[in-house]
Amino acid sequence: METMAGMKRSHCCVELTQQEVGKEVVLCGWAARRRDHGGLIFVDLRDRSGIVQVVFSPDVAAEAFSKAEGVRSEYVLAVKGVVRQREAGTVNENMATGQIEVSGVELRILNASKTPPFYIQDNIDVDETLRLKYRYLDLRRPEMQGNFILRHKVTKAMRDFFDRNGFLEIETPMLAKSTPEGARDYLVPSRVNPGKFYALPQSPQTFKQLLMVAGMEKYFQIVRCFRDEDLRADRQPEFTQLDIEMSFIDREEILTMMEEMVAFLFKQAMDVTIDSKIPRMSYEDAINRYGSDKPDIRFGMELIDLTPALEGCEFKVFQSVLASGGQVKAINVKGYSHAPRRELDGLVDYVATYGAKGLAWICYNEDGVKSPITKFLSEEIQEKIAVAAQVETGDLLLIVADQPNIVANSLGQLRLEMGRRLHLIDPDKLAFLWVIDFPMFEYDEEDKRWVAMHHMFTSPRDEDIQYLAGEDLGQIKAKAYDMVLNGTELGGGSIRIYSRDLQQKIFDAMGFTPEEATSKFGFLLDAFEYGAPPHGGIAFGLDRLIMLMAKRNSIRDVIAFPKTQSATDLMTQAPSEVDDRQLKELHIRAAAIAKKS
RNA sequence: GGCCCUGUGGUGUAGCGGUCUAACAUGCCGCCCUGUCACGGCGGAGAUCGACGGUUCAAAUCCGUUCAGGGUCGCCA
Repeated sequence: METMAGMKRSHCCVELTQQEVGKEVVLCGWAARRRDHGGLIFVDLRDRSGIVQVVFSPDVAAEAFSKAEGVRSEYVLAVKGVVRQREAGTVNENMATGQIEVSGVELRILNASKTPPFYIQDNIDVDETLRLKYRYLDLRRPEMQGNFILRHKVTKAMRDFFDRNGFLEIETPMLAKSTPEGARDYLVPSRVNPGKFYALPQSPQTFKQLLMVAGMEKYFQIVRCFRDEDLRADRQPEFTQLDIEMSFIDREEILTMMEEMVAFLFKQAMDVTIDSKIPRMSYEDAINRYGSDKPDIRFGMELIDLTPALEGCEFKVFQSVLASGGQVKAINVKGYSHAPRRELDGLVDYVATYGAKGLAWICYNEDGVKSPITKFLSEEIQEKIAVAAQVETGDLLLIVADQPNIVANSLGQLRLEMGRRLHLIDPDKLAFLWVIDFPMFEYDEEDKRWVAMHHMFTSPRDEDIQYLAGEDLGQIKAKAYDMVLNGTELGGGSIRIYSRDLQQKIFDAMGFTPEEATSKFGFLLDAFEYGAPPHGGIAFGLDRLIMLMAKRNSIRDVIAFPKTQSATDLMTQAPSEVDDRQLKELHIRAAAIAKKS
């Protein structure tokens, strides 16, 4: 092993162009590949910028050449050499630096490497377990480095944008107070306060509102948040939010500013121009037309309500569903009437995962209608259905009859699935959407009570406040909004409550006793009594945004050190057991955390 | 908590009751090679088939349990 003494890196690999031909340069990096021709050795030297070819020849530098014979994959090298134009016929058009190469004069092997467990190159097909265990090698791959370069550019652009618009970046505590609603908290025991616990923040929600009371007026933060819930491809236990809050604004101002911000980010980070005017859709419309509060509007196939067409229908399944407050809705899969029977059966299983008890289909073939249910439907009803669904020959109608939330969810998911199967979704399209006018509350069947759909600091619409004292809280709409991109929720926010009185009414409506409200949020209620300004804000899921921008399927690809589905880190082996002494200091009895029996 | 998928030399796969003393590609090691760029040629080493248990005359192959990873529903915004 050698040092770099007397050598100073002069360029990154990909900085070298024909401009540098003839110059002596010093490059540092890793040996991506070595091609040994016996009397001539090529080394592809890789650094963060990319790859350049270095040639070692005994005629040029005998010592460097013999050292190069010992170079293996992922050895760390420093190379002094001369940039030269490649001769005709040896140019590599597939490389950014393919016009030139570096003739190695001096080679230093700064460090050796074991043979890596997988190739350090793009498009590898390696078990993710291995990638996570050797994350530092996985991150060496150019496409992963590209993801983090993009991520840096995006957060840099965010900071620039908010700085220009008069926002302050302010940090809020990681050791915070446990919150009663929402996701499970990660708890941190307090050593100096026996028996008491901090919670890692699920979001800085209350703190940013307090910053508004504090007169900061415009705040943002790129902040880590924690939720102890089950993981998904787009959910990690710790994730990053772009958190924003502003005073003296209304909904219009926030939506407009966020539209500008998103356009700025895409322009700055990717040089992509997007329409800075984002269409809006009410929650009600989104559910009715797409069966989702985050519709992917890159394609049609909207949900069709068959209820009016079914008036007088004697088919028992539909009858009983409609009689019990249910719905019968359908999607028209254009030109897919010849779907194989096996696939149709598979779709029944598909909607079943979303709670639908069944799926009916009608195939409008050239030689007539094929369906397991038409024999229960009169000619007249069949005709009405066809008209309602604007059916043409060759279409396939998929019908779900169930309670409204199940119809929306299952048919909405089925729509997406059919969109994917029939390649109706343009992967290059960026379809932004604001979903607005969310309900303030939704009914929790399990706990038999109303819970805040967004969160309990969201302001109801002024005209709906009167319903707070009533029975049906479901009719109250909130000043809440979500930004959706290609069917993924990017962010959500609301205009907040800033009066103690109104906040108390919300707590009451949710069944919080005054004591509970005071013990959990007394600090916020108190603050509202000292001149809280009207305010509102929004928070974006940064990881999801970067994932979509980088066209990845998992946020793990844009988080440097992510966790597995069971919330473990395969590299560091976190979480791990700790010494009894540590537990004792934290006033936790070792016996109390005996492994699950 | 439920459902589904995956687990074979370093890596990616094939094999799916006996012919497996486990095949192929790539990587690795050695020798040869002065223009390759997924360099090439020749030779070699390397897995008992995630783990445990069972069925069977016989198991990588069937069954059960378990572990690990992934997807997903619930959960979570």
